[in-house]
Amino acid sequence: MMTETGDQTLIKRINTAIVLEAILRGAPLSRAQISERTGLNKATVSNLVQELIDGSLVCEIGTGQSSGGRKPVLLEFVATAGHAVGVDLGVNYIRGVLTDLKGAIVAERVTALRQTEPEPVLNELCACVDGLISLAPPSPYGIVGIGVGVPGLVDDSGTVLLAPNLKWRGVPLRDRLAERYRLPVTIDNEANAGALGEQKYGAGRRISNLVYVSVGIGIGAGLILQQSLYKGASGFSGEIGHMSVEAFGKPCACGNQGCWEAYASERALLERAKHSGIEGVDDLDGLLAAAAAGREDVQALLAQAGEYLGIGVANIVNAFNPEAVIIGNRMTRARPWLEDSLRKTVVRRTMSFPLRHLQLMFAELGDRSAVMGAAEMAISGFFARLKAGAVIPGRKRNGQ
Amino acid sequence: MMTETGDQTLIKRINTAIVLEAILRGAPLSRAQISERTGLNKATVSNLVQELIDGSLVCEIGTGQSSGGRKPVLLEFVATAGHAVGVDLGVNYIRGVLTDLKGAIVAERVTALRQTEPEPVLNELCACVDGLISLAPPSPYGIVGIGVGVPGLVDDSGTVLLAPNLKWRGVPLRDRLAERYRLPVTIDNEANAGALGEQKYGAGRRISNLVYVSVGIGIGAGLILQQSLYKGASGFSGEIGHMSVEAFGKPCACGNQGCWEAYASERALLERAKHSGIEGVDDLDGLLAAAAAGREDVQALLAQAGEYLGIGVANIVNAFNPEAVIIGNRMTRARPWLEDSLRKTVVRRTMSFPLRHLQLMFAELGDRSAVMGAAEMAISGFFARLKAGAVIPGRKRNGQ
DNA sequence: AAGACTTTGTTTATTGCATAGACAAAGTAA
DNA sequence: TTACTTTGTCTATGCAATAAACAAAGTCTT
Repeated sequence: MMTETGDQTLIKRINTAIVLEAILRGAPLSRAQISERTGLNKATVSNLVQELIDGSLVCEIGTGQSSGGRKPVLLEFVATAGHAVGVDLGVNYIRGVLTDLKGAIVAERVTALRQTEPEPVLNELCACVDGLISLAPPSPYGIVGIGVGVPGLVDDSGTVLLAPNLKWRGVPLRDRLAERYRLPVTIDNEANAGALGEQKYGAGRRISNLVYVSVGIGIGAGLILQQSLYKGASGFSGEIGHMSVEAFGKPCACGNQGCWEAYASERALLERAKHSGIEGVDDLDGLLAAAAAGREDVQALLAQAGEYLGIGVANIVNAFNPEAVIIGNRMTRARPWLEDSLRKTVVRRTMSFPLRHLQLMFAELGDRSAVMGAAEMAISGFFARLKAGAVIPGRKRNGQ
Repeated sequence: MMTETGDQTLIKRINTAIVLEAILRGAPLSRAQISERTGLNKATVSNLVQELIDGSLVCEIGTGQSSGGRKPVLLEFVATAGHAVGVDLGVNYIRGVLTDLKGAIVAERVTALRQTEPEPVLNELCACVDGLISLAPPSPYGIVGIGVGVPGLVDDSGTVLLAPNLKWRGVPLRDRLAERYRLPVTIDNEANAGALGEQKYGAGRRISNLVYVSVGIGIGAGLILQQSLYKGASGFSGEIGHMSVEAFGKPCACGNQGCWEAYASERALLERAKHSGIEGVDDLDGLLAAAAAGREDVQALLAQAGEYLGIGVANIVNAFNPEAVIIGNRMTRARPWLEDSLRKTVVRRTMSFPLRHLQLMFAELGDRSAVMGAAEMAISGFFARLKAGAVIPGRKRNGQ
């Protein structure tokens, strides 16, 4: 079996993580406060803090107010001890960010994609990453990793098994990037990345069970259950766009019939607009402009999309009983015209008990949900490595 | 925050758990073998084993074959160091089991229920539990707990919030039983109990991500994700019977339309039989007898139920990507007539990647899935307490 | 301004646990 | 009988957390 056994180093790693966690969430904190909050002995905290300082992860930022005795020395996490690169690989764009270890954006790059074949896309992607890395200021840990969100199915070796809208099949993205950059690389589905981004930096902060529904050309979902991303047995969970909501409805390329995304996605919306003979609107932007201009037929169409969206959301709520459902990706732009019918449908179709504590929200990070989640994958990987191997003090590396 | 901090007792608890786990799954094992498998030092294993022996949880069962040196002393878990009570509270029956700590059934009791009001049901339930407890042989830890599965929604205080078929609302079942028996009591949904039962003792042994679909009068699901029961934000996950599979289908009492259970449950099946003018079959047993007798109209009806079942199962697979889906509860009796159409539908409607590793199975424990899961809740509670508080050596208590 | 508290953070002695390695016990093979 | 193996215990050591003492740096009262 060889599960990790308990020994002294394990204790130390656990307690170091506890101290670091306390600092991360408690902002400026003194050693005494950490001791009190965590229950660790003052001496223990002092020791561990010293090692974190030696490891450049924590620094003293001066003294605080006295409460009747010696002034406390305040500690702060060194957000710029390293940087992370996050990439959102879209169907017709690449968005990349360089962030510090707290997820603050240091630099951003957006490129339009004109072709979808793997090689040219990879070249663009690397150009984006190169540019971001070159902007990274020197830091003790340098670039700690690269995270990428892609519009398709990814297995746990970081290979893109299938990305229909890019027409990719079996592209070993992680290996390619890892080989080129010699850095830890994490690849995941765009919806999973979006879920992570919103959970860490957006509408879902501190929520332990949430479903992020990415409504774009298709529909996907990222599931955060019990604090962590649930990826299913083989990494393909969340293909919720292909849940039947009309048992014998429209046939879908996936083999199923009446798939949710055939009714509630951007593509479905556009098809319906075409079918209804609504003219002069061949993309989402056109449709939204028309709605904004007061065209009632378009508004009705959007409201209907809201209802279909609500049907699937209700299914999700009944099945998962999450604390929050967050609607993200392109269709959020239609929020003003679909939110009302969406909410009404969800309320009507969801069982009363799971509904009671449900928050139905829209992505707070807008079109940055996925890219922030991608960066977060790199950051959390760094912290996981810290926890696994303890702090390596006195590192000095360049941002390059 | 006050997360559990790392200290010496934590190490010891972790390692004790590792040793116990190794013995539990490795059957007869010597100290040397445990040391090798777990990576713990021989001396450490010796110490911990000695404490487990003092705590009556492990015993030496003689020597094994020599492999060229001193004979090993084989160790075994003492399954009868305590006993657990599991109860499956059905709509018209109560089934109870007394098991040892390995889940082996020591005694069983089944009672028919003629009424559903809380008080009489509670009396029957207690009579059942009393009877089982009186049959427990004396043991070091006595009765370690009581687990109960109920056909309804349960909150985390063990109150039955809503059990439509029993017409219960707000019955504080756990408190009532805990007060009477002064024992740890766990209450959960019947589907959750069934999922646990099958995962631990049935078709889903050792599978870390599985969905147990309880198809009875209604449909519920128990979700085991990443090794543990997922109960949602407020304990109401798995109400998957009320997932819409026909967006604008039959209205349901829950407020939704086209709920899965309105098409694929036992109740739906019987209604359809009635509607189709099929006579002389007013319950499931009658229907199955007719199918067995070769009535083709009834067989077609069952095949149709299999298809509807498959539609929902495909939705589950697309959303959760589990390693296994296990069909349980009453409708499993119709397996011979619905399995074929069920499997075909699932294969056709599920995306190819999640399908690849999917096992679609029927409950192996038959009508004991839930009761075994209930017992398992009590047993795992006992082990959790052991891990939390280490072994208390030299206990002597009576089964009473 | 002096003395009496208070709070912070470090130092010291102690304790508990795992570990490596030595060792005794109990076996096999030749 | 002798040499080698394997099992399980014993011993000395090291590491990490802890309580308690302590030094440092404050505040507050009179």
